[in-house]
Amino acid sequence: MIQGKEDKISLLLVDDHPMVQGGLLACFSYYDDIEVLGVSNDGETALAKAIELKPDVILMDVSMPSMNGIDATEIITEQLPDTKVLIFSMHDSAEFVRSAIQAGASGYVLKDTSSEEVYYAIKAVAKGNTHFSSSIAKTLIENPAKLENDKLTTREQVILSLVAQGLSSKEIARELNISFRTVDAHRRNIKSKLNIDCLVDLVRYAINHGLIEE
Amino acid sequence: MIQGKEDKISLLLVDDHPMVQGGLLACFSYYDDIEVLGVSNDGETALAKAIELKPDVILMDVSMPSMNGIDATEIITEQLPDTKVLIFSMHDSAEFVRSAIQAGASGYVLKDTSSEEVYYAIKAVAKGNTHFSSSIAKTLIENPAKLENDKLTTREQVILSLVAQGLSSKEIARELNISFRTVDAHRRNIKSKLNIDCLVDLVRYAINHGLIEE
DNA sequence: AATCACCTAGGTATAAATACCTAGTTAGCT
DNA sequence: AGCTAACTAGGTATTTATACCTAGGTGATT
Repeated sequence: MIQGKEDKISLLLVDDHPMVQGGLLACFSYYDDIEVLGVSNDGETALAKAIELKPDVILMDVSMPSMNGIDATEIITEQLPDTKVLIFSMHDSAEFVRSAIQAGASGYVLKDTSSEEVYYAIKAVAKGNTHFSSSIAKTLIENPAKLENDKLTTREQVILSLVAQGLSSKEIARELNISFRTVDAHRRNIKSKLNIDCLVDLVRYAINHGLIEE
Repeated sequence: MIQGKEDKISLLLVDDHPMVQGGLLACFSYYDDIEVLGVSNDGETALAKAIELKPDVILMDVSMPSMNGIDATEIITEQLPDTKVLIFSMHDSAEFVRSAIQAGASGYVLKDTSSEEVYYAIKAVAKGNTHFSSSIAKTLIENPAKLENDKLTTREQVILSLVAQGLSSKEIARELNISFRTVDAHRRNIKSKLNIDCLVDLVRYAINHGLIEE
């Protein structure tokens, strides 16, 4: 199937850095089969613009004020099933990418990607395919997904978040109105699930997975 | 003093993201008093190009492969005293900015800065002035510099790094062939200097200050 | 020679984390 | 009704971290 000029791909750009916006705009001005409908600086306005403009593809940054790209992706793909989201991020951890896929993203390209590959990725997701940077694909293969049983429950995430904020088990117990024994049990389960055996690695896990503000 | 077109500001761009490069190039193509001499993708090549091209100003990203922007800035400002370095980063912590200033940077603008302000900042540092994003200036004021006595010694940085990698005091003692009492004493001194009173905050400090790989 | 910062090391005591147990309650699902 | 996951809570023992104390050795500086 050859795509003619008459069926351009409509695109919404979401990134909070003016220079990245500028680079993307400059890039896509070279391709006559891509039409940039708009640009957003954060997740909130991206959401509004997506619903208003109904673009074929959204190129979505992740780290942004107001609402991050993953959360925005989740809402957008739910409300606009025909709009494909391509994540454009500097984060390259396997679980980060998996949470993006979980949120409904059709692809994931890193910020150090060339303009040609970004263009190619947009074409791919517009056609209903997926596209991942080669290093991302490699990371996904090298870091197999966790078993369902090893995912943290909501309560465990709360506990881990508080732990990583520097609260002791007693303080957490007071905060949540439960026994410090319970907090202790949660900590044990969390470490067991994540295969982590010291507090320090727990903190690093929490930071790397966005459970707390750095 | 009015600057005519005949004394253009020569510029070297250093950033590892093609889209940022593109945005900067597109931006500066609008200003006829700025001439971009070249673009580098990392600190190492930036160093070589700086020496080769001797630009008036270098717009320098920080997070890059091969050599980070702060280290590159330190070497460049030492070897090329007439070349001004303007840091262009997404990191906005006071100590990060201070280490950039310490390395010889003439200014610091954040990645969410508009193209107009980046242009203005380049003009400022080219004239020998400094320029800092307003939020950076605010951060610097709100977070006064640490006293000389509160800076970590080399040994303390080593200890902190090992602590933040998850080693216990005993393990660190074994690693460094010293008594765990000594490690303990260092830990106490570190926490005292940094005004930190729990392990978790120590780990967060280490991560936020680049003492360990995330 | 004296001072000072730094690294070193030990004693003693308490608080916190961790390991290894058990077990009740509740909500949801089959 | 029975099963399961998740949250809850306790006992006991050990290890680790932390607080507060002292103090010797060394190298640089004055």
